[in-house]
Order: sequence, then C-alpha cells, then structure tokens
Amino acid sequence: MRHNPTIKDIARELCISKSTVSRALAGHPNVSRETRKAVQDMAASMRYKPNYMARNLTKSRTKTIGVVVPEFLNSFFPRIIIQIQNVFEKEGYRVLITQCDESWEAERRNLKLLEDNMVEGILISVAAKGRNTAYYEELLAKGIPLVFFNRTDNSIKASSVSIDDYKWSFFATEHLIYTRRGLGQDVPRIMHFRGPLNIDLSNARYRGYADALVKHHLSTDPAQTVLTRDITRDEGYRLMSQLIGSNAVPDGLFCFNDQLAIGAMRALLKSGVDVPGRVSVMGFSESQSALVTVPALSSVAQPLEEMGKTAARLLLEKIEDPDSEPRKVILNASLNIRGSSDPARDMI
Amino acid sequence: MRHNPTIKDIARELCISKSTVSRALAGHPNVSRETRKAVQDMAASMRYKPNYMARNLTKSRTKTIGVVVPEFLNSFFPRIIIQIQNVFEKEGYRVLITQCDESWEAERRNLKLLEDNMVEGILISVAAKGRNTAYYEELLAKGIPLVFFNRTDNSIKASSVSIDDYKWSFFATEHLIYTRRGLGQDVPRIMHFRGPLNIDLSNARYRGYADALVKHHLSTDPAQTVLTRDITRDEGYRLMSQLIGSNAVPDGLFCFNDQLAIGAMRALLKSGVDVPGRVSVMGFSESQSALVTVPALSSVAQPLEEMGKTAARLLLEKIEDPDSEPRKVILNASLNIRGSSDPARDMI
DNA sequence: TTGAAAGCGCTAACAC
DNA sequence: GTGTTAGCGCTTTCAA
Repeated sequence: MRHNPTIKDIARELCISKSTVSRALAGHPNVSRETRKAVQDMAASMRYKPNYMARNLTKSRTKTIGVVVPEFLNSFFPRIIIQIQNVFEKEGYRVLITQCDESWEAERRNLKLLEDNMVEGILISVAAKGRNTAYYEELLAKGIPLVFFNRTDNSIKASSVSIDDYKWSFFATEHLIYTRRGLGQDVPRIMHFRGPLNIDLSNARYRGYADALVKHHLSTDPAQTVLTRDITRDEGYRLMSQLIGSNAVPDGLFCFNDQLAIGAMRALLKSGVDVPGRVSVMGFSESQSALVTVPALSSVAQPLEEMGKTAARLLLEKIEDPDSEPRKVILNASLNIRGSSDPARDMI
Repeated sequence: MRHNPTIKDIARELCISKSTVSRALAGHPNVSRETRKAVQDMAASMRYKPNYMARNLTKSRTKTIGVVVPEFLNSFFPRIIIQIQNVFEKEGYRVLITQCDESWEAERRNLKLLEDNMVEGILISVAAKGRNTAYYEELLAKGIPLVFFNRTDNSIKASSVSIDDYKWSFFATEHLIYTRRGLGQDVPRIMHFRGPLNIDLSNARYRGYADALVKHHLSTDPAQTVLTRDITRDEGYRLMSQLIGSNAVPDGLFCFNDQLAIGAMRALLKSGVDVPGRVSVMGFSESQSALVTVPALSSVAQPLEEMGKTAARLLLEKIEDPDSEPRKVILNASLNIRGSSDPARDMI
C-alpha cells in the first residue's frame, strides 16, 4: 500500500493545524469559510481519503454489520442481502456476509467471526440444523444487537421480520383442497413435506397445513406429514419416489419450500404421474426455479425486497438507540397459483 | 459497545508493560515462558480480543479484500464467492462482497466503495453492460491488485482465472452438429444467442461457435447469430418467440448462458415444438435450473469451486508479493449432455 | 527478557 | 476561528 495523504499532509501544505483540517472536513460550524474552502480544495487536489480505521478507532466504532444466512445458492437470500447492503451502505456501514450451508456449527463460527470483527450488529436467518439460542443470547448480552429475518428464533427477545407462515400455509393448503374438490375429489388426501423441527417457521407452516385440514374435515393422519432430512430438491425427489414405490401418492402435496416441491414434482413426472391432473403440488417461498418447471410451480411469494429493507432498518434503529424495544414485523405475502396445483392454469 | 479488555488491562492486571503483553500474544521469541503463559491465561480469562482496527492502523494494513460480481441471484457467483471467503478467512482477511446487477455504473460505484474501504485487493468478474477498463487501470496504478475471474478484461495486465471459452463453445456446437446429423439432418441450421459484446468471453464463445460451423462446412449466415440485449430467461424467451413467429426455428441452438437457453426452451415448449426432437438446445455455465427443466438442459460445466479458490490464491499471491508477475490460469471444463440436446438421453 | 516511548491517522476537549 | 494536547489500542524500535 502506497502512502495516502492524511490530514497532517493537508495541514502542512496549508500551514494550519490538523484539527482545523479535521473540523473543516467534518463540516464543523466553527471554521471560517475561506479556511474550509482551502482545505476542501487541497483535499480534493491531493486526492485525500479519510482513513476509516483511524476514524473508527478514535470513535471506538467499526461501522460494520454482519449478515448470517443459512445458504445463498438459491436467489432467496441474495435478494434480501442486496437490500440490506443498500440500506447500510447509504449509512456508511460496511456489510460482512457469511453463509453456513444450513450447519449449526458453521453458523456459530460465522457469528464468532463477526464478533471478532467487532460488528455493531447482526442480521440473521437461522440454520436448519441445530440451534444457537444460547449463543444468540450471549451476543445480545454483550451488547451486540441481533435482528432476525425470515427464519426467526422465537425464544429470543429481539427484533424480527417475517411473514405469517401459519396463515399462508393455511391458505396454501386450502387452495389445494379447493382445487381437488373442484376436480370432484370430495375427500382429497393432502400430504405435507415438513421442514426441520428447529426452524420455528417450519412448525408454523405445519400447523397452518394441519389446521386447514381440520377446518375442512379432512384426515390429519400423521402418516400424511413427512419430516424431511434436508430441504433440497434431492430430498423432495427421494421422498416422493418412496411414496410412489409404496403406492401412497397423495392427491395434493404442500411442501415446506420450493426445492422440496420441485424434487417431488420431478419424481412424479418421471413416473408418469400427471401433475396437476392426478396430484396438485405447492411450494413455499417462490424460488427462481418456480417458473422454470413444467408445469410452473405454485408457491407462496414473500416480499423479499421489503424484508431486507425492513430488517436493515430495524437493526439500524437498534444500533442508534440500543435501549429501543425490539419489534416484530410481520409482512404481507401472496399466493401464486400456477399450473402445478391447478389444471385450469397454463402449464407453461 | 461496551469496553473490551485491551492489552493495557492485561498489563495492569499482571503488573507488566503492555509491550510485553503485545509480544507474548504475538508469539514473539523474546518472552520468557512464564510471562507468556501468564499473559495467555489472563487474556483468556478476561476474554481479551485484539482490536483489529488498532492493529491494522499501526501496521497500516486493512486485511480486507473486495469482490465485485455482476449479479448473485444465480448460484453461479455465490458458489465462487464461498470458496473465496474460505481462502481469505483462513488467512485472517475480511471479504467485502458487492454486486452490480450487470450495470457498468454500479460496478464503478462498487469499486470506489471498495477503494474507500482501503481493500488490499479486488477480485472481479466484469459486468455485461459497459466496461471500466480505465478505472481498472487506475486502481492497478494505485497499487491495488486486481484479479479477474470468469469474465475477464483481456486488455488489462492482471492475473485471471477462467476456462477456455472458445474451446468449450466449439465442442458444444460440434455436439449439436453431431446430434442433428445423427438424427439424419446432414446440414443442420445451428443458431447462436450471443452475449454482450463487452464481455470478452462472449466473443470467445461466439468464435468457438462460428469456427465449429466452418469446420463442419455449415452455413455461418450472420442471421444465425442473434445478439442479446440481456442475458436473462425473459430475453431468451423473447428472442425464440420471435423466431417462432417468423418461422425461423433452427435445428440447434447454442446459447451464451443457461438463462437464455431456458427461456428459449420454454418458448419452444409453449409453442409445442419438440425439444430435442425438433430442436437441440445447449446452454453454458450449468446453472441451478439446468436440472429443473424438462428436458434437462445440456450445458458446459465449469469448476466453480476451483475457480474461486484459484482466484483467491492468485490475489493472495499478488498481495504478498506485489512485484510478482500476473498469471492467467485456464481451468478445465466439461460438456454435460442431457435431454435438451440429445434425444438419446433421459428427458427427466 | 522487559520497559519506555513514539507513532499509525484521526477526533475532541480545552485553551486562547 | 484556530491551535494544542491527549488519547483510541496496538506494534515496534531503542535502551536497559
């Protein structure tokens, strides 16, 4: 690294003190107009850049926040992250992004990494495997604010942004029921591929599903709910292949996420089972691929951009006023009905 | 932020000087075994963490590098980024990630942002729209090393990692020719959806395509190559719809990337055109969705993990030895033939 | 083997 | 308005 000009250099050049330079640059009131102008011109001509480390050291701040997501290979989290970055960069913060591949240990390592980097706050969506509740609390106790988004940890007293997973799962399941009944099946058998138990929202989604069945007087046989090992396409494919093998193909399938749904649909198509004619399939969270499958996948769309922005603002709020009360924001969502669940829709 | 313990605190506690503490912690040789032990124990019990800003300020380093990618909604760049992070975190660096949504101006802003953050080096894959060559050179001149990956700027003298886009496009095109000939079409009409002209590799891909046609004595009518406006699914869909409308559906289609290919395939399927029976389609870069379409999409697979690791190491090399010569690394790739191009393959 | 002192670049009292 | 001084937490001569 070459030597960058410092306020000292500017001061020497102008034969004034560095405090004056500092003040002029910081836009302090008590600087004469001429001095300020001179300093600004000199700074520009020397291509001066403030050294943020020195500045932050004196102010004992880092102006850095961290983001922890379970994965970022699907477009879901990247779309949120982009918004987070937008908000924080505007405020002069740096954003450190980490992903943990759904692993509990990696999540912990990431949190530690961010802590070591002295971030002023952390935005997190919890991993599918395992739970770091104790560590979240430790961070909170150390004065590092946490804001949860999408996948929250409800046992923690911290701000969060999410949608009403219960409600939308209820609606999604009802949609499947209505559709199958519309096709003449009065008592459709609707199954659920249920996400990991240690994601709070996966339980909410399950309850939404189950309650919809109850409301419509349908069987809630536990065998209709399959707990998934992973939340990937491969897992969806595997589970549905099993069902096909044991002749237990349902009339409707509501999946924890799109990946599972896409995998399941693929297994069905491969076996020549008609989707949606024979089985209606619904995903959740509207992935990139929902519009790539044939038929296109019905899913619950979340306002990701808003979620990112809101999460960022909640964290900013907490950083600026550490004593502010945590807030739980619930965003709206929507049901995107496509060909995978409803024969009346375009298949492509 | 609460007050973290500093070496001063440790020193006071142990009644020794902070220089000794610093040395003990840094693993300097000239510290007695007992002192070192005492310091380490005390540091552990006080939960001491070095303040990286102070450390970096004294050493006038930032231990931060930046990454600039054109987008990260497709899994392509995230997969590379994960590897970059792995390499650099192991070396104690922070990684700042930025994306520019293919925009030239946003890319420039990102570079500036990274520069303001005093990164010690930048890993970049250039945006589709516009080119910041002059700015790259400015950064290089300022002593900030740049390493290009995937999408390089060949006019810049800097290290880079990529695959041989010409060669693999040539192979991909040959595959289409062989397949169509195998189906009895001696003189197949192979089209190309060509990527943005200001991405160097998009020209390489075009040349590979064109040369394959020449080799096999096929028409290289310019009308067979369509310059795309974007490199998205929508654009692929739009272009193919036009071709269908004007009755100009080709026998084979080689696309700049998977997104275009998927969009094109969708337009074909929507119009009831048989893929691959009537048209063989090939993408490039093996996206997440390649295995979601029906038929599955043939594509050129790149070693993304290796690309990320290699790019990271090249940058590290350059940071540690600024005078080292730039190196251009070409990685191997492979042709993944699936149902979209070859009727002999599984469609699902 | 250890300590004292200077300094990295910047900000913020406190004087004048 | 402006300069002086001290200090953020750490490393690194230079002495002892």
